[in-house]
Parts: sequence; C-alpha cells; structure tokens
Amino acid sequence: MIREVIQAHVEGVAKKLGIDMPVILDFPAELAHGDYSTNIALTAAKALKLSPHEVAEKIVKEIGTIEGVTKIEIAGPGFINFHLAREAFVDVVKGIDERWGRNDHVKGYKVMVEYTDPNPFKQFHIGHLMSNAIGESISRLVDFSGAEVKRANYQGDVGPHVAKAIWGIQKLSLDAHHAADLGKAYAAGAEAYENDQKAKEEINIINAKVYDRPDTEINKIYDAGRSASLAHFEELYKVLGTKFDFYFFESETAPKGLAIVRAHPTVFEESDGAVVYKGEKVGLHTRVFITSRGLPTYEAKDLGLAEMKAEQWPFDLSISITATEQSGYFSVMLAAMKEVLPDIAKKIQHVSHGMMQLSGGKMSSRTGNVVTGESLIAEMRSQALGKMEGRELGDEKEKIADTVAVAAIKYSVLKQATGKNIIFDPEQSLSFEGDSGPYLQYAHTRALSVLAKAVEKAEAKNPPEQVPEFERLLPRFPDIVFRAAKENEPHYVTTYLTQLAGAFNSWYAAEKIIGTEHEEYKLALTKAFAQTMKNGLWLLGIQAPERM
RNA sequence: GGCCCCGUAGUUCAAUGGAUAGAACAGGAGACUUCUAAGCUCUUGAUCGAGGUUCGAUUCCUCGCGGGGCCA
Repeated sequence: MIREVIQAHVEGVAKKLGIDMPVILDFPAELAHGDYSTNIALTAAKALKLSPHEVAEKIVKEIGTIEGVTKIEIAGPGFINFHLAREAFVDVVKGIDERWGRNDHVKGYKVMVEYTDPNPFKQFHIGHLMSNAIGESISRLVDFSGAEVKRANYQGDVGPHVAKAIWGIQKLSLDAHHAADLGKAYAAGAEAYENDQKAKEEINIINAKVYDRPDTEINKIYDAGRSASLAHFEELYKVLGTKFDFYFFESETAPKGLAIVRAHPTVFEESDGAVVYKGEKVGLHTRVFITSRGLPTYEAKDLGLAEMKAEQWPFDLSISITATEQSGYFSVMLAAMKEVLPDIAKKIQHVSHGMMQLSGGKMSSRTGNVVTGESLIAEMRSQALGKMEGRELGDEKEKIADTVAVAAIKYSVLKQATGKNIIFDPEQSLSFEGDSGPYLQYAHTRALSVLAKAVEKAEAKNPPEQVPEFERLLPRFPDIVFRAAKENEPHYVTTYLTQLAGAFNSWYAAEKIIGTEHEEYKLALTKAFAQTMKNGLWLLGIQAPERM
C-alpha cells in the first residue's frame, strides 16, 4: 500500500537526518492539504535547533520523489503534505472487494463479547438497545481484525425483581405468558414494594419461594414468565441483527460465584455477617460479595460468570459492555478476581458506555418510566413506512421499514463516543435526514440503483483526470476500521461513513454516470463506494437494503 | 464527604497536542422536467471560567463553576 511506502521513505530520511522520533502519517482534515501528512518537522525542530520550516525543507529535499506521489509540499507551520497520483487511487478502487477494510491484527485470537444483558421479567428498554448496538459493532470490529468472535448475553433470571413481577402478575391477574404483562407487573410490584408494607412482606415470601421447586403456583408463573421474556428478547435480537452464541444466567452464576468466594477466606473478609472484599488495599472501596443472609451479590455472580465463560469457551479476551454506572463496581470486582482467578482476570476487558437519558429525566423501570425497545422500533418503523409511500417496493416494504428503523436507532447510539451519555428526545434525536442511519443506507441504495442498470460495464480503467472527493476518502477506510477496533470506538466508522456518503451524494448530484465519457470508471467507482458503504454499515450492525 | 465520567453553534454530536474548530437539525436563500428529492448548492451561528505546561491546547495538568453516575 502507498501509505507504507510513504511511511518508509519518511522514516528512512528522518533516521538519516538524526531525527529520533516516531514518524506519524496523518490524514489531513482538509483534503486540499493532501492525502497524507506528517508533523515530524514540527516535533523534531527543537532537537535539531532549526525552525520547523527548515527541517521540513531538509526532509523534502532528501525524500526526492516517491512513486505514486505527485506532490510533496510544506505547508502551514511545517507540515509535510503528500498528494497521491491519479494512478494510486485507481489501484485502491481496483482492490476493493468484500474483504475491504479487514486486517489480520489479532488473527487467531478468541474474543468473547458480552452485551445487551436484559433481565427476564423486566422490560427491554432503550438502554439495552444502546448496549446491543455498541456490543454488536465492537464484535464486528473485532471480527474484521481477524479474531474469532463469540457473542454472549448475561441475564438476571433470579433476584428481587422476579418476585416483584410475580407478585404483580398475581395481584393484577395478568398473564405471565405475555411479555408486555411482565413489564407492567414488575412496575406494580416495585412500586408496592416501596410504599406498601404488606406487599413488601408478600414479595419477600415469594422471593424465598421462587427457589423452592415444590411450590407449584409460583413456579408455574416463574417458568411461564421466564420463557415468555426470553422468547420476546429473541424476536428483538432478530430485528436488531444479533445472534448470540452463549447465554448465561444468574441462576447459574450465583452458586458458582458463591463457591468461589467461600473458597477464598483469606481474600474476602467477614463484616457484620456479610462477606466483603476490601478494595481499599488496591485503592478502591469495599464491596459486599455475600450478604448477611447468605446470598451472593452481583459481584460474586460476576466471578462465577467469568469462570463459566472460560470453561465453556477458553478465550484470549473477554469484553463486557456495560453502562458507566457500573464501572466503579466493575473495577472492585475485577480487583477481587485478580486475586482469586488471576489467569482469567488478566483477559477481562470492560467497555463502559454512557447512559440513555430521557430528555425529561432519568429512566427507571421501577417506576415504569421507560421507553421500551419494541415501542421505539415500532414508532420508527411507522415513520419509515410513511416515507416509503408511493415507492414501488412490493412486499419487501415491512422488512425494509424494520431495517431503516433499526438503522436510525443504532446510528444515533454509534455516532458518538462510547463513554458519553445520550440525551434521548424521541421527537428530535432520531432523524431520517442528514447525519443519520437512513442517510447512509439511502446513499448505498442510490449507488446500487445505478449499478443495476450497467454494472457489467464497470471497469477501473480510463479514469477522468479529476479525482472526486469521495474517491480520495476511500483509501482511508482500512485505517479508520483499525483505529475503531483498537479503541473500541465504533463512532470513528460512523463519522467516516457520513463524510463519505455526503461526498458521494454531492458527486452523484453533479455527475452523470451512465452514458458518459468515463462511464466504465465511474461505474467502478460507484461500485467501490457501494462496497465500502456496505462493509462499513455491516461494522455498525446496520443492514444495507438494496432498495428503500 | 470520597471516587469516576462529562461541559464545543439555539439543539444533537465530531475534531490520534497541529493548519481556517467540522457535520446534522432548526432558521434564511436557491437549483433541477438527468441514473431514487430520505438527496444537492449557498448562508447565519460555538470551545464553561481562571491559571499552568508547549513552538502550538477543544484535547494534557491545577483550581473553580455546572451536569450525570457510583460508593458510604
């Protein structure tokens, strides 16, 4: 690749001039500044006791010429800019296929990514959509980096929330076979638990009985509710485009975690009847692992989870995607894990994402103040159907509406840095115009629409002299993907695709493709764009429909 | 009280310590009887404050102020 060639030239010259600093080749933000740029003259100036401009001149003179580079110039405070030759872009276009953007950076690694993590008996809300969007994209970025990826989902099928839901089912005469009823039941139970002493006692009794298999009535509700929830989640995963390889449940991790904690009396300490881990010894805080009533907490369960993961699929790396509110908890849990499961602990990575906030205030499934995943998707879907009115899409319409709806939602999550909160205003934040998932899909379908008419003529030869902006952006794709994967930041891909799609749309509006002088090259270019967009959207977990 | 995250146009988001701080939405104007107008072109508009490090700070450090979260 041309990038490596330039890099090697500059490094060679730098070494020759006695510059002992890493050479970094950037993409200039402004395309007018060239295709690659380095600030080595700026960073080296002090050590060489010369002005940045003088250093740059020396370097440029020493480089001379590079094959595939037409112009090397010094600009601004001392940047060295490289302009690629026409032919270099033709080579890039020629090389774009289904594997475009992939690399072998972690080839042979086994990586498990755990995300989404909804709780049976509770609602699947937009926070879970957020975790799903980020986790799925990170999984795919890891896949593009050459690793073998397994997707895992960890769900809380035991605990007080279950008892609250069961109580609600009984009191309100709801049907545990219906996922929507469970959400209502939970909200009612949670509310009563806080405000009604009698209800609280009843719920505590249920909580104790859930694990007593002989009690048939409660267990019937439990079994019905659990499978109704899980079946409902599966429908959502199908629409969202996630297929999990592993499912872990708290009912399984709890006993395992309990055993791990009990087996390490020197690591954990007794405190008021509870078993705690004193995080202070590693600069953190104390957390309870087993309550005074002998029940394992989330902390203990997570130890069990880590061990289960490693047993079922020995991994090189396990990435957990959780909300930022859990990062304090996670670091203490991980510190404890380093002591009791050291071999596993060093392979654990935590990605914490921001919170979805309703513009009105914090969302809470306890009060029923939530936007559920399905209601949001349904709303987006109907908007999409409205936009499609008058288009001849036949019986694909419903399916396309789903992919557009999901694209809008995922894009709104993946366009910003992972750690930041998302202010979610249902009226405003999900758009189908500009800077949106559907915008990317739309650019892709337009390209396909052109190709459908004359794809057989596409050939990367006889290019027009002028290199359009979007063609100049194409070589950046693999680097963008690499960086996004390295930093677990899908938004680099999102930002890039938006820029690329915008540039393509401008070109498309200004240029006629079919039946023009450079038809075959323009078609090849359109094809290259479509492939880049398709691969990029795939990395975001967004489908690229052929028509919309 | 301790710890973590965040603060950029009216709004929602970008900007591996670099060049003129980018988009989109909203607002204003416009083109096209051309391959999908969910599109295109033009336009108004921003770095919370005070110090510090640096040739250069939205980015790093310190202290404030403001928002979110976790813990006791």
